[in-house]
Amino acid sequence: MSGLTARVAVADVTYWVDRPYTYAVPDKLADKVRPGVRVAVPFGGSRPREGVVLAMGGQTEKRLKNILEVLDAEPLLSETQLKLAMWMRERFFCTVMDAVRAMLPAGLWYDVWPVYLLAVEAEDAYAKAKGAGEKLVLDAVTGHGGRCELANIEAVFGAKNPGPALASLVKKGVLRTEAGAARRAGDKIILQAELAVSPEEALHIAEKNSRAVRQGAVLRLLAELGRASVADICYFTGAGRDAVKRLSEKGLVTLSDHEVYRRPDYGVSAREKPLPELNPEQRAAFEGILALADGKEAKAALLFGVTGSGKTTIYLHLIEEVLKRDQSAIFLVPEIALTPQMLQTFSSHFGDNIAVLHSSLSMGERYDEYKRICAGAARVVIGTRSAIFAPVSNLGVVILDEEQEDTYKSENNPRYHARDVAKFLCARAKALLVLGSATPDVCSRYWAQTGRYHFFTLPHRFNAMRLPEVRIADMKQELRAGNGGSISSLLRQEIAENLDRGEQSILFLNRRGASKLVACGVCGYTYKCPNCTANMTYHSVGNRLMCHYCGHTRRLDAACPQCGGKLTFTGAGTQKVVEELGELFPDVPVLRMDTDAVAPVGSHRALFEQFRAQRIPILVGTQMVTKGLNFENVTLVGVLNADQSLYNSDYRAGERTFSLITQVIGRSGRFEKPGRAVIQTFTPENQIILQAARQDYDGFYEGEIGLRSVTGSPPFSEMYEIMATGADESTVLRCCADIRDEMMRLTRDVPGAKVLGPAPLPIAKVMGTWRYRVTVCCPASREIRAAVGRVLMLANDGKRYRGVSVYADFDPLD
DNA sequence: TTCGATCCAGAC
DNA sequence: TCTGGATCGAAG
Repeated sequence: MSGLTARVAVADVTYWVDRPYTYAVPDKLADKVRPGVRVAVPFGGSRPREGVVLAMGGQTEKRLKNILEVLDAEPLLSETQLKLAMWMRERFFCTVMDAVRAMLPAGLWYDVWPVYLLAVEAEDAYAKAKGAGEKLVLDAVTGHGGRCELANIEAVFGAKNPGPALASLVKKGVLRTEAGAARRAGDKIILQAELAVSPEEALHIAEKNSRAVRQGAVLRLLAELGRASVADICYFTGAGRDAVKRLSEKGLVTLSDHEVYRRPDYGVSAREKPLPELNPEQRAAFEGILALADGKEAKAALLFGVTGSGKTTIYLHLIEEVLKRDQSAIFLVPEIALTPQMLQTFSSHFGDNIAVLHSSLSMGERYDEYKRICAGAARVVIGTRSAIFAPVSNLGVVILDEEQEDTYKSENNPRYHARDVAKFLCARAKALLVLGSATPDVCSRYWAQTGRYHFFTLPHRFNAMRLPEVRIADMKQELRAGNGGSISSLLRQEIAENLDRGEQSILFLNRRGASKLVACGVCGYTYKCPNCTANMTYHSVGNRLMCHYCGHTRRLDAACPQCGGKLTFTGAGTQKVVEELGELFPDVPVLRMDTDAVAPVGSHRALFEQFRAQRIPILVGTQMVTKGLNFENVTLVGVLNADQSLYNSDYRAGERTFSLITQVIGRSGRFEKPGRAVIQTFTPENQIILQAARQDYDGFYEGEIGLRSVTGSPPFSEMYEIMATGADESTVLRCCADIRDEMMRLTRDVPGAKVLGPAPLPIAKVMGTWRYRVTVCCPASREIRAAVGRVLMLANDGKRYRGVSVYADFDPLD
């Protein structure tokens, strides 16, 4: 043993087992093991696991296990990325490998499995084998030529577990193990042919050798092109691959493997257009922000600009500057599918210098975009949340557009927020962070006010477009006047006006799933999902009820199963609104857009395109109609139930409502024609709704920050949520109660710390799993974070809390 | 999380 | 005595 050791973070471990483990580096791997490479290591049982080398270690007295295999020829993760992974572990309570996986495209993930090799002659092996199981293993291994993967052995065993037999054979020295590993996506390699002689000579040979027609054609093509891929040559000349191969044998062409990148089609030509001019207001903001990028210190800017004020133009100029300095830029958007225009703009300015990363790329495309970034072929990365992990070199700027959007926060395992990661990366690279928004996150605005961020404003709409004229419809009055529908008389009148003028209207339903509830009109019975504590919703397709949480479905009864009474349908989903519109405006086409309608991937864009091209008069939709749409013919926006999201218990409810209403109103009148908007509400006196109607962010912020300061919620504190889930409700509750007590004990001396709970999640049981949480609200401090980590460890007491799993979320969304 | 070791009950 | 299943604890 060389004495060389490596500190390795191992995959598939729980948070409380995750720590650097020291392994011995065998001599033959000594030159390949470096920080940042992935390795296969033995861990626990017989199955090898993927891991990543965090650091090299020195000599040690202890007996260590060997690293089995090195999976990457070159370090895959930079120093910064390793640091980031460890930081994410502390901050987001995930394992180092969870963080690493989040950073890498799935195509680079490895699957690791055990391979068994015969260590002795087959005869000896059989002599030493005892029992049917071990014989069976040897049959499988010898049947595969002395080297056999676990999967093949398992296949022979069927339902039985070959584990004990394998372990015994390994112990007896009959078998030895290795790690097999494969990446999810391979490199795409094409074979390229190039002339090995001069074009003149090639043409001459083609003439002379008139019998080999195909080869002649290949030579002529290559004389013209110099080189081409073999596939293209075959396509254009009709020659077979063997003709090219023959030429190569004759020494007339040389063949070489060439790596190509699978590029997603952005649907744009990559012609580089000049940047749009900055108007004086934009120029002032641009120059101010640019001045922060001095490369000496990481700085952050909040760019506050109403919809249509031209934030994008500033982004373009900033990125241009960064490129001039030979640096890279990361530009994040909340949702790629909703911003095709943005993508086009960037693509037409920066051409091939951009790489796009988002979830609907194929694994191969995503991987190849990743490689283009690694190779420095693309210096501008555009993408959604995970694009923050793009392996750019020499980072100059990170821009988050619409920084208040929830999509920047990951909802599962590494529960990171792209903004937090961006801050970490900018700090390390001394790069500039730009947060742009028309309705900034209240916390961001606060940091701008208190000087942590620099603040820039674009108060005017581009080309002096006027903000839409907004009116409020009081639904209480409508109800009193006998209108129980979802469309007020005011809105109906406005829609009618738009229909007359041939202009389009968008109706927004402030609700996530737009669904129908079934209840008995007599006894009030409602259908509950047997696996979840959720009501089932009605789907007219097949006349069935469905649980939106676990997918459980059942047929709808003809009458109430409890009392036989008549069943009634309630709930104003998009579907119901469409029906109502059909009654109010017969024969007027209506387009519906909600999660059901856009289920097929990419149908988003198709629906929008249909709306634009066919000038469909009315579009009804949920959340997804609020963003990114720019239709010149849309002059009316209706918010059907503005109050909906206000009744959320979450401290962000007001902020979210304001942002949503402001955004949807901004969809109206974005071009020459003036826009109008109608907000329907049961609480027309509500401040947030009034402020949104006036597009009065400052007023909203003043009120909200005052409220937060009184309640001590963020930005005046940090929040953690510790969640316990399990099949047995009382155990989950007991675990949560203990977590609360322990957190209370740990935060006893922290002024302003609050520990709340245990409280059930809004849907307490999903798919048979109960979910309770404890919320911790306290001044920002490292100690509290560590305390949460410690409580997580404590809650993993398998004996006390059987079948309960626990995780923590920093800065939870709801 | 994942696996092997260990213990126990029931079958042969 | 063998075997399957449940349970527990450790992981370099």
